[in-house]
Amino acid sequence: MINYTDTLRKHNLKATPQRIAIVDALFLNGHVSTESLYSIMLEKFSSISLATIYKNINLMLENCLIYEVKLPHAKSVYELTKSSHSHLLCKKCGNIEDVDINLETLVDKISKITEFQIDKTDFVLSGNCKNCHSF
Amino acid sequence: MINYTDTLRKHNLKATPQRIAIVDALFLNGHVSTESLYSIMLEKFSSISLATIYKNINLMLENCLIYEVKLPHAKSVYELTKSSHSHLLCKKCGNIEDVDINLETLVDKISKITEFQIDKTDFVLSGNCKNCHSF
DNA sequence: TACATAAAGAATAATCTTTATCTATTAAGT
DNA sequence: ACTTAATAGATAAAGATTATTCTTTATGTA
Ligand SMILES: [Mn+2]
Ligand SMILES: [Mn+2]
Ligand SMILES: [Zn+2]
Ligand SMILES: [Zn+2]
Repeated sequence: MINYTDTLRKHNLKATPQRIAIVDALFLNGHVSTESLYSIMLEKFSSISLATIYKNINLMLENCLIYEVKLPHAKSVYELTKSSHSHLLCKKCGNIEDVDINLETLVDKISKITEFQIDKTDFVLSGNCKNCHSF
Repeated sequence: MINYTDTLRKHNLKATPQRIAIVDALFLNGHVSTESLYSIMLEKFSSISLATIYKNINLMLENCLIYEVKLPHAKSVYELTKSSHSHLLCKKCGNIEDVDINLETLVDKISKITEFQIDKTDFVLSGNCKNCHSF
């Protein structure tokens, strides 16, 4: 297991075993919901409190260590902060994939038309993944 | 006030006064949260139950009369279903605007690259609106 | 390495938020 | 007008999130 002590400290968070495990769970699982994270954490810390999960998710969000992805017709999932990217959601199996699309020129165009100063995008494309539509 | 009886019936919903008022509130206000809709409704129906709001929002969602817009760092808002469009969110004043961008070619490209069959997009662009960055 | 201290974890209560239940009322078809 | 299934309102229940309290611990300093 990678040592996430530095990562946590860089984001002004004390490196507790629980937090290190949370970061590791996100690293290994990609996009994780609160309940799902709680289950994962219970395996390592049989007496961890759900409040600890919520508290840390919020702290990590505030300190930009993790990012919340809001999905249509589903609960939010959380991931380690990476460079801005979009998401593919399979409506059948629930699979979530990252996709890197360069939205710069598109955003510039919208910015000019609307006179909005845009600095962030949340883009979720829903449908059926390869496995779910290939039969 | 427009008569929304037909609109409701077309979506398999009985045209009750409360529902007509909900549709009207969405038509007049654009993007509305649950609590906000509740306040608006209380003015016309001083004894309306919050459960009625939730029940109807869910029914209208199921019957595709309204659409849920999930926003980063904010509660969901609901709007009358229109043709697919994207949203601009001002981080400063909370203003939400519709924007029609043709995402077809972009979606086609992503579909080919990822082998996902995409039939829906949720695109929210955040930043500062004209009023909030022009000074 | 030991100490001091602010921060964090666990347990649990409290506070939202949303849904379920029950009864009286009503929309809508006949 | 009559019938009936659906809905509204009141309220309880369930679910999700946050606050509180007390104990433990990470981390900087001597
Ligand atoms: Mn992602
Ligand atoms: Mn809209
Ligand atoms: Zn799938
Ligand atoms: Zn603004």
